[in-house]
This record gives sequence, structure tokens and C-alpha cells, in this order.
Amino acid sequence: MATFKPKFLKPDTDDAIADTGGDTEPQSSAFVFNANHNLGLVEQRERLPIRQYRDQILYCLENYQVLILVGETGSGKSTQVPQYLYEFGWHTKGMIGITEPRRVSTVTLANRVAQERGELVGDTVGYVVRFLERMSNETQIKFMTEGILLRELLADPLLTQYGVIIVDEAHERNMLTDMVLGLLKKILRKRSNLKIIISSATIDASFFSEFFSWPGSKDISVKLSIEGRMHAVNHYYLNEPCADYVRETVETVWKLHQKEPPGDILAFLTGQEEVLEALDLLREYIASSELNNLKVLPMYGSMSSNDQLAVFFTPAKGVRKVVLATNVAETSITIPGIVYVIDCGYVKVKWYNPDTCSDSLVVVPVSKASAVQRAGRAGRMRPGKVYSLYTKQDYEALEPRQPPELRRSELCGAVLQLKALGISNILRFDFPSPPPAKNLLSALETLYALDAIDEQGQLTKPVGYLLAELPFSAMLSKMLFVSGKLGCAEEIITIIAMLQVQSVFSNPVSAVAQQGARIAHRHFEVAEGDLITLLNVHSAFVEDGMTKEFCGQYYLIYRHLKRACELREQLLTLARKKYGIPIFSCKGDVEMVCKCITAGFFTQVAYLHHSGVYRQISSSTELSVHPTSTLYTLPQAQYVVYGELLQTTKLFMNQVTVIKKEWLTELAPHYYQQTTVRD
DNA sequence: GAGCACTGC
Repeated sequence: MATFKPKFLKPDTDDAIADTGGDTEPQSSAFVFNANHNLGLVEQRERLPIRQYRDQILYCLENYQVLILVGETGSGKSTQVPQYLYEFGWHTKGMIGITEPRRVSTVTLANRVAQERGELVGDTVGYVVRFLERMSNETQIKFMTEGILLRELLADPLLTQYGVIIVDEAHERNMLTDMVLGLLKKILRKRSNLKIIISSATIDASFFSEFFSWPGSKDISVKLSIEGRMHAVNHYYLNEPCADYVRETVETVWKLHQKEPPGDILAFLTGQEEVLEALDLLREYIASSELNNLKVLPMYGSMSSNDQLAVFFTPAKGVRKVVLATNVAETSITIPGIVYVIDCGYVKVKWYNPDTCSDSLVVVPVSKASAVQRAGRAGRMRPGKVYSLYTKQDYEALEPRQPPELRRSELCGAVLQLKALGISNILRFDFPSPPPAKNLLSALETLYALDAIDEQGQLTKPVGYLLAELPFSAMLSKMLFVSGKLGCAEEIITIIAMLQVQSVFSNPVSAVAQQGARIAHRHFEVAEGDLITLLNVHSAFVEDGMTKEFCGQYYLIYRHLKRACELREQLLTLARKKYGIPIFSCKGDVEMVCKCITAGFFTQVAYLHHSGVYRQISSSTELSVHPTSTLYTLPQAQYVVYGELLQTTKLFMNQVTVIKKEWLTELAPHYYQQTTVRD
């Protein structure tokens, strides 16, 4: 392991830290706590790589307003930096706040830090995530998700209760990360006593230091690079590009299995279809050979919890485990025992198209950052190997990072949030990476149609402010607002809660089970469409006592359904107590529920053209019902609204509900004059 | 006839 002498770097000396490791060896690291697990917590802390940088970190914070802390995960920065600040007395100037992109890491980190301090979480160290809060008057170190900080900004625009804010994992550049960064920059100008620490992967460091500087001012930011710790990882590239990376993945697994010493394999592919294809191919290889010591497992998001669990088990002695995974294994799930990684070099991303107001699912080359992240999944336990299914030249040509989410997403929610924070001219807001103006304008148009903003772009009262405060999309919020007036808020809240979670319908691995799932799901389907079907799933789940057995029987994903129920409870309380929305049930009046749905989705209508194909009412673009929709197999209705448009092989409508034409002029007369509605 | 992954009092 190279020893690295820390140096202070000003923003104009970018090049000095360009590379901290060999470029063939990605610098992710082992989860360092394991190495010292026999030691006491104090000794473990002392041994962390970040320990030797403590004084530099404190010095930087004394002298600069923004510290960009560069280093891979595993250096211990998320757990140690807050404690160094606390031990040095920074908490006397206001709380030390740490934002995290995910709930799980927020809670885990807070627990870990409290444990290291020999306290219970909720004393000096606390956390806040949606639904869960461990805080007290003593709390000085506060972990939270980015969304929580954004909510707090509504009540306290200058974040006066904080002395330091640490933005962890800033290199992920989620939509919320970018909004937080833009807002923090604004606050910095007004509060010279607020300090910011941006925790980032190497590749993005100079981007952040450029963002946190403004012309004519003295340097406000400084960079500090932290060396992580890892086992050696050998990296292999192809000599020639390959034509079919699924087949290449399978062949690589096979060769590796025959030649390499024991150790499990993780292969990254782009989607479920590829995972299942590779699974079939690999099983053919196994069937036609003598080798039976290879256990192949798929891993993707819509698998049931039970199927997913399989990848965490240690295989029998002498058996090698191969996990064929989508991007779930890149960030959200860590599979133990991985020594070999195979990276196909591609990723599937969602991309918003403001012209059709649709999302596209496109397969694109991974970014360098992603490739490094994937490679880092090897070498966590012991020295590992990475096989990239592209050439070294192709690697060099990769983009440094994926375009940030904010540049490729629908922006209604972001615009509402910023408006509520008093930023009237969104087009001039200082985004870390400004989104396309077209996306912003499209969001403004939608918000105007929903009556959330007026002609001047000001939030309306009460609708605009309500939509900005509710924690889900503008259209769903509008739906809830109307449902309060029409007396079916209970049903709409259930539907909204079900739409907030990932699909509750599980997608089994085997063909037989897939058939079983289709039949089971039919149990809930109704002619009105997907949202009423979700309502049915929820009632059936609750009536049955919310059991895992019920989910198993009907091929539903328990963890998603359970979360939907939690959300529903929270939304009911929130709607009733905070927003005064009358909560009534329409007791089976399905038409009333469909009307409310229309009141939210009225800008997204399709009518059945005489050619037998649906068309967008506003643009005549041809639309199709998505094959996963309830309505796919039913006779086509004349008019439907949809919640989502997805461009893959065609433009597909998702979350489809059958409506009556008259409802449009009744519920959105400002948007639909009678004459514009076609027969 | 087709489904990357997260997330918000």
C-alpha cells in the first residue's frame, strides 16, 4: 500500500491530486472495520486511514468555508469526520449535520458513531429519516437523508441551527444532492459562519471546487485527499471489443471457473432480460459438462425477497457462487465473498424527454466512476480480479461520470420545492449542472395546468403551496387535493402510497413460476385499470392480515407492500392533521375514485383512434398500453389517462385508468374546452 | 408482449 503524504491544495492546483493510485487498479477499498474486528472500538478508530488526516481536516475547516474531502468509501470519513468535529468543539457553533442519499446508510452510520462513542443513538448522535427519528435535546451530531434537510430548509431557510453541514456521497449527484448543493451555495454567501464539507469520490473533486467558488472572491474552498485501504485488484481488459456481452459474460465466467482458484464471481449486466438469458446459457454449459460445482444465481430488483436472499448464502465447500446482477449490486446490495467481478460495460438509465413528456429506458456505456465502483466490489475480502468486457482504449474514452439525475429527469417536484423556498426565477438558479431549459419549461407548463403556479410563475394559494409541501409528485398531490373535496381521500391515499413503492408484483425467475404469477395477479385485476387494481391488492393484503404467506401465494413482494402500508398510515395522518384534507371513503364508488385520478392526470390523456391505436390527445403521438398493464389484455376503452410514459420499443403508457370524456371538461375546464376533445 | 436503481415528515 502506497503511503501518501497529505498536502493542502487550493482550488487552482487541481492537477496535483489527479491520480492517487495506478489507473489499472481502481481505488475502492475493503470495509476496514473487519480487518480490526478483534480490537476495541477505540483502537479500531485509531487505525483507520483517515486518522492521520484529522488535524489537516480541522485546520482546513478553520481557514476555509468549504472543504472538499476526496476519498473512496472505506477510509472511514463518514463515521470519523463528524466525531473529529465534535471532539474539537465545532458543535458549540451549531449542530453538525450529515446528509446521506439513502435511509439505510443514514441509520447505520448514526448507530455506528453512537456505538463508537459508547452511547445510545439519540443522545449526542441522532438521525432523522422519513418515519424514523432518534433525536433529543442533547443531539449535536445529526445524520439525515437529503430530503429531510430540504424539508428543514422550508422552515429555516438559512439552516441557523447548524454550524457545519457534511454532504456525504456527493459524487452520486442524485436530484436531491444537486438541489442541496445549489441551496447551500446560496446560504454560504449569507452565513459566513457556516462550514460545508463535501465528501466526494476522486473523479468529481475539481468539479465541486469550481462550483464552490465565485469570481472576484478569495478562495473559499479547499481540497483534501484521503487515502483509502483495499486489497490489490488486478484489472483485465479485452484485446478486441466483443459483439455480444451477454455471451462474453457467460464465457468469461466459464473460463474463470476452470482456471482460477476458489472465490465467488459477480457479473454486472444491464437488465432482467439479460440476467435471465445469461442464466440459461450458463446452465446449458453446466449441463453439458462434468462440472457441477458452480452455483448460478440471478439478482435484480423485482425478484421476491426470498429469491434475492439466495445470493447471501455461502455456497457449500468446493462450490463456486456466480451472481448475475443488474445495478442493484452496484450501490444498494453488497454481496459477501466476491473475489472476481465481470463488468459488461453498460448500464440502463432512465432519461426524460421533454418533447413527449416521457421517460426513455436506454442502455448506455457506463461512466468511469461506475466502472470503478463495480470493480471495487472485488477485493473487499482479499486480493481480487476484475474482467472488463471492453478494451483499455474504450475505458479511456468513457465519460468521467453519468450525467447527474437532475439533467435527465422530469422537474415538476424540483421546481415546486425551489419556488416554495422563495426562488422565483428557476431558470437563473445556480444548479451544480443546470438542467436543459426545455425540461424546466415543460415543468412550468405542467405546474400551470395543475393550477400550482399563476401566469407570473408564483405559487398559488392554497394549491401551489400544498403541492410543494406534500412529499410526492405534483399530479398525485393534486389528485389528493381534489379527492378531499369529492369524498374519497382514503382510497386516493392508498393508491398514492402504492405508487410510491417499487412494483408490488413479483417477477419470478422460472418460467413455471412466471405463469403462476400471471394467474395469481389476475385475481386483483379490474376493467377500470391499474390504479384500481393496486387498490384491490392493498385491501386484499390488509384483509388477510398483511402476511408474508399471502404475498407468497399471490406472487407479491412483501417488503414493498409493507412499506406502502407504512406510507399510507403516515399520509393519512399528514393529510388530516397538517393539511386539513377531509378523509372519507367513497365506499366502493369506483367512478368517484377514477374521477379523482383524472383530476391529477388530466394532462396525460389518450384516446382510441379509429386505427385501433391510442393517441396522445395533445399531440396525436401514437401510444400503446404497456404489456404489464391490467388493460393490456382487456377490450380497449375510448379514453384513458396514464401516470407515466415509457419509451422502449414503443411509447408505452403505464398506470393506465379508464375515464369518461366528459370528466375532462368537468374537472379541468381551463385546460379542455369542449371543442378540443375529440370523439 | 416487456419490466436500471434510488428516494421525500
